[in-house]
Amino acid sequence: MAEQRQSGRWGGGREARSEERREDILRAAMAVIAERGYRGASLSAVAERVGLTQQGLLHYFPTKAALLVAVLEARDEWDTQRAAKPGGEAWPLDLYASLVEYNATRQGIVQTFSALLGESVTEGHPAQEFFRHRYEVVRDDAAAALRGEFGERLPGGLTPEQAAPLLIAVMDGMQFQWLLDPEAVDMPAAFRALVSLLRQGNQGPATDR
Amino acid sequence: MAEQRQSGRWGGGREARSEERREDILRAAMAVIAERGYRGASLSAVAERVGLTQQGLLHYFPTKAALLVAVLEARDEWDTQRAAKPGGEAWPLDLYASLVEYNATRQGIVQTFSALLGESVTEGHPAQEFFRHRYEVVRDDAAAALRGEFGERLPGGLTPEQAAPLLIAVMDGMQFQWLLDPEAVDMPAAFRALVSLLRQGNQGPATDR
DNA sequence: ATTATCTATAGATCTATAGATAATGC
DNA sequence: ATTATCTATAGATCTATAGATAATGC
Repeated sequence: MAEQRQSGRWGGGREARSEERREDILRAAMAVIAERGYRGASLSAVAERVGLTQQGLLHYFPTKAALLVAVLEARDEWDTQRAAKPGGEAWPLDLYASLVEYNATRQGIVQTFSALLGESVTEGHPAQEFFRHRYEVVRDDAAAALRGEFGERLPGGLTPEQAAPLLIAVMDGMQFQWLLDPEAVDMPAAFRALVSLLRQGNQGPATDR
Repeated sequence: MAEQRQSGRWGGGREARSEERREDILRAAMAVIAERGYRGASLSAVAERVGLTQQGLLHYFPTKAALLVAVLEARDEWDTQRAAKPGGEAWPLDLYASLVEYNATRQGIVQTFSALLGESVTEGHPAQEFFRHRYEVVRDDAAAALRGEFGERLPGGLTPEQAAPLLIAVMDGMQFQWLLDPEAVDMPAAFRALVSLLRQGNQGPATDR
């Protein structure tokens, strides 16, 4: 019985292959959620996409909710990776604009998380706590970014804490408009318009005041 | 056989009662959709809420999709009623602020339509065309409102058409933040902050130019 | 006759559990 | 031994159709 270790070639052997499988499944899950939402996503549909039976998939994620949690955790890591600059300082405002531009090239991912966000407001949805916490963090980050650029008051007189939820709301709200009608909506341009609105009357970085 | 017309007392008789039933069903459907989204809403759950069997409900709306369409049409009427001022002119910007204030007292309805909006970005969702069209209309209305207040340029230099999608995005985006964490988010205040941002440097109504 | 409801039920799914079988790696 | 998969299947649902029965209003 062929004792050749054809898997020895690449590092981890069993665990590494398993890890790869897991990631394939997560990618497939995101795609299916983008198409049908979480409630509409069947385990079979995800399994089929990676060439497994539904029961085979449950070997990797024991329940449907566990699969969703893993999807959300993956996003968390991805977010953290992007959002935490080496030094740990806040993002400058312009980086938000480039994030929006980046998102405009990844319709699938935006769709996955917009669908989940929508579902998450329904009762007892397993992603609810994730989004609640995420918004808390993301509003804080945005406030820090605005404070970095403008100090304690924006040109229009708002505090960073007042403007931060608006910044996030525009990002999310524009995603829905864009997903529903990509031809009619220029998402990056709309976000740049918001930035110019926030900066109006003062282009430079904030002084200390 | 009691020939008494106990229903003769109020106008329409059979049709009127039927119409009432329909409206009860629509209200129940909105409540169930708020709780579980459209895909998660079962006809039985809606029927139970109005004291009918699932099959009894199908007498009024022949399919689940037909029920959703009726819910959306009801919203359309409601919107139209509110949005169209007697003369047919555009809303002033302040009326948007009061709409947001009103929405903040109607968590259930906001939740119904936020859940539907989220689902609508998934493939082949029966509410997709409704929302696509609605945003088109609503952006146009907002642009008209901004033009009415500011003329061809807002204080920050944006055109009404550039600012309109932002206004709508803030309304929708804030709804999600608010639904997920009503304690942490003051939705009407956030919207007023946007209004002040749009008006910064010019308080009065636009002159002609 | 028409309208409002109900019971019965077909036909699809869906998630999750049980338990078998094969392959892998110590 | 552990890991990866599979087949079989229980137990819930869900939507929609068929067809019966009762009540209503001309």
